[in-house]
Amino acid sequence: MRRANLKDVADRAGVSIRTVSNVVNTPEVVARPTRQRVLEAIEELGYRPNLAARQLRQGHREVIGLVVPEIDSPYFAELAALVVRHAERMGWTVIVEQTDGDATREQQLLDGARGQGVDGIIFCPWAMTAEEVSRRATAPPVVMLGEQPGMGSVDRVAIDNRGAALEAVHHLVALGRTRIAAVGLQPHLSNETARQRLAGYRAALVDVGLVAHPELEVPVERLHHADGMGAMAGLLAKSKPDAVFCFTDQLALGAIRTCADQGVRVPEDIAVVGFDDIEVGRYSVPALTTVAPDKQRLAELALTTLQERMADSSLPGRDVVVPHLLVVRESAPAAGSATRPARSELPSSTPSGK
Amino acid sequence: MRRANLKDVADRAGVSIRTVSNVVNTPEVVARPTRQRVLEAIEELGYRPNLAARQLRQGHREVIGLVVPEIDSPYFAELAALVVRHAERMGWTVIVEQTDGDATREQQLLDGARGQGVDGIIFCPWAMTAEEVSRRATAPPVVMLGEQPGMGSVDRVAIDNRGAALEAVHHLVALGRTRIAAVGLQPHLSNETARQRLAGYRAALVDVGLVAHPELEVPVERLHHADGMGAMAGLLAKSKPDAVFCFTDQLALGAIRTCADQGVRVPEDIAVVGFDDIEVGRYSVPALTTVAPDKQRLAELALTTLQERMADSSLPGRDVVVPHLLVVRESAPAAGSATRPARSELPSSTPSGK
DNA sequence: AGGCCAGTCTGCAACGTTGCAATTCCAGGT
DNA sequence: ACCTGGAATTGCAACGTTGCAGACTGGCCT
Repeated sequence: MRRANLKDVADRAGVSIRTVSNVVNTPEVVARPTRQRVLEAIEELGYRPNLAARQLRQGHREVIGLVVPEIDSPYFAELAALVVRHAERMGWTVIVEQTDGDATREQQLLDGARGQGVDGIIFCPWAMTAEEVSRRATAPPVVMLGEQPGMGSVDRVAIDNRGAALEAVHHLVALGRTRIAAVGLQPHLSNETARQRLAGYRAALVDVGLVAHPELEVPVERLHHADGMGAMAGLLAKSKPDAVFCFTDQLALGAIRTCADQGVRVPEDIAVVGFDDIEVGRYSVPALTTVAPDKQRLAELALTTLQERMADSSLPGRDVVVPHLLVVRESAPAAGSATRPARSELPSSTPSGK
Repeated sequence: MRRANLKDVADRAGVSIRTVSNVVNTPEVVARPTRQRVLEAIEELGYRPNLAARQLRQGHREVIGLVVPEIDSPYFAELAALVVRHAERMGWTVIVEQTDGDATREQQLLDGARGQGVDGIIFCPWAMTAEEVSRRATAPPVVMLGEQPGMGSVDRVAIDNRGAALEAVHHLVALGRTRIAAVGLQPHLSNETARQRLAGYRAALVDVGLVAHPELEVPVERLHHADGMGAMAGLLAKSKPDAVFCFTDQLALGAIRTCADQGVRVPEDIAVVGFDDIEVGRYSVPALTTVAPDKQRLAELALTTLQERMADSSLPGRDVVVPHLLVVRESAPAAGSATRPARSELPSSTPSGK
């Protein structure tokens, strides 16, 4: 049983192929009785337009690619869910591709070695910079998601990573912490996002007159729990921080796990702030204080920006900034809240006394 | 600058269109020098075959659909990552669709209202039963992932949910627990998976001569952290269990969170076992004891089964069973162990991991 | 010399759709 | 009766590819 095509429907309804096509695409130009007859025939035969033929004729597919490092990281999974949901509303289908944060794979996928045929790409880079992306050969339009403003003529949608990191660190300072570590730099990647967060961290320290200790800036290989565990183990052994700012929630949860193993209390001994506001962080013990990007908006704006770019490729590259929020939970509670910071035991500060 | 097509390459290489096509598809029938010349032309022009045209001609796309309830649930995210990775090796591209566990949407997506044009579908059902799927009109071949054996002529790939649940409960019994609750039935859905796990739970109780208390079987609306929190709150208030078997890790983490809020110790006061072995459960505090399906194998077998089905649609429906493993961690430690197992045993969990 | 075969290469047609331009039809104005 | 104009419908061509059948070589066998 072959799938019905326009010809089959046309024969059944006693009209020409072209009229059926019109009913499907521009119903208003077809007289009501004819249209009715054709619609019935479509219904009876279960006709569905052949997307391949349509694409061949019109040159586009209504399919976009979502290129992420790894779809199983909660942050990207949550983002993907929103992108897929919203894309559907816009009549688009989403193909998911994983780069593992590998520069070569990122390059390949962008050049359409595989997802080829997609009308546009939403790209979450780890290795490539905006310049590299904008320099690349002609290919479907790209919107970079999570990348920071800068030069290059690509569209970018992201939160203010530097500002958000600054806020996070200020929050830790407000808790009376002075030895604040940063976990998550990735010197082996040109991960611009991590760089921005580090910049925010450093700027915050300068703001409040704290000295940056190199041993408190901990690089990691990847951004997973295990890396967070390792980083925290190193910090506990050598640098004795009283707070840790992790560049992702997964790092933060790993760090907290190490604290639990070693009997270090969070937040009393060490306060921890994460980044991304992944779902599990809301339910972990202790619940994670974190920077929450407005993911809904992130997905939505990435898609509409892509749509505008697809409509007019001559547009200048735009930088769209999406709001974020520091969500204060247990791992770094509000200053003056019930949980006393470790510092309170030192003679110099006695919050319990006030 | 138009995209190069076969004609362009043919002109450049001084051969016919057909020969170029042969170089691309069946290089062995083209004489070496000609082939060389054509390959150069392809390189110079950056030619890539037009997939739409190819699909139109050959009738298939090398695209499969992955239909899941929600891609942002860690379990499905991890599964998706593996499916995408493995599909790529098989030359397939993956389209992700979300059903939210809604029966109507599941039906629609299977009938190809949208993902239309996919060559096959890997389907993780929540609402539809295998019979309903096998009854549905002609459409691309489907493999059900996670669904239990039974009647219907669909291919199914899953672990032995009933057996796994049985093991989990036996483990709790071995810890000396007698008031063991089950959290995760979904009476409003025909969620066969939940039904199987419940069956395993009940069977285990019978095995050891414990009585099933209806108030210990807690239904939930969805399978998220919040539902786990609510379920545990209800249990603590009314039923005083000494162990809880949750049908997903997310439920378990929510349950543990509620315990933490109410000062109930896990596992001392209440032992908790989850299901799915999601990444975060390995690093949570306490680390989660859970049933670990071999996700790697699950993804792999789903794809090869689909491939075989696509090759021969007359095959009888197959039931593929994938191994699982009860991973014992802190939330329900080994019987007779110290309250908490040695930390070094924790992250080792992926059954396939070596 | 004629015939044949294997190795290469080519032309035609078709997949199902839609842009474009042409055609038909009919009502209404002259 | 004839013309005009708009609405409704239609036919042709093309998108880029591949299946199929055929055509052209040159060498080798009888």
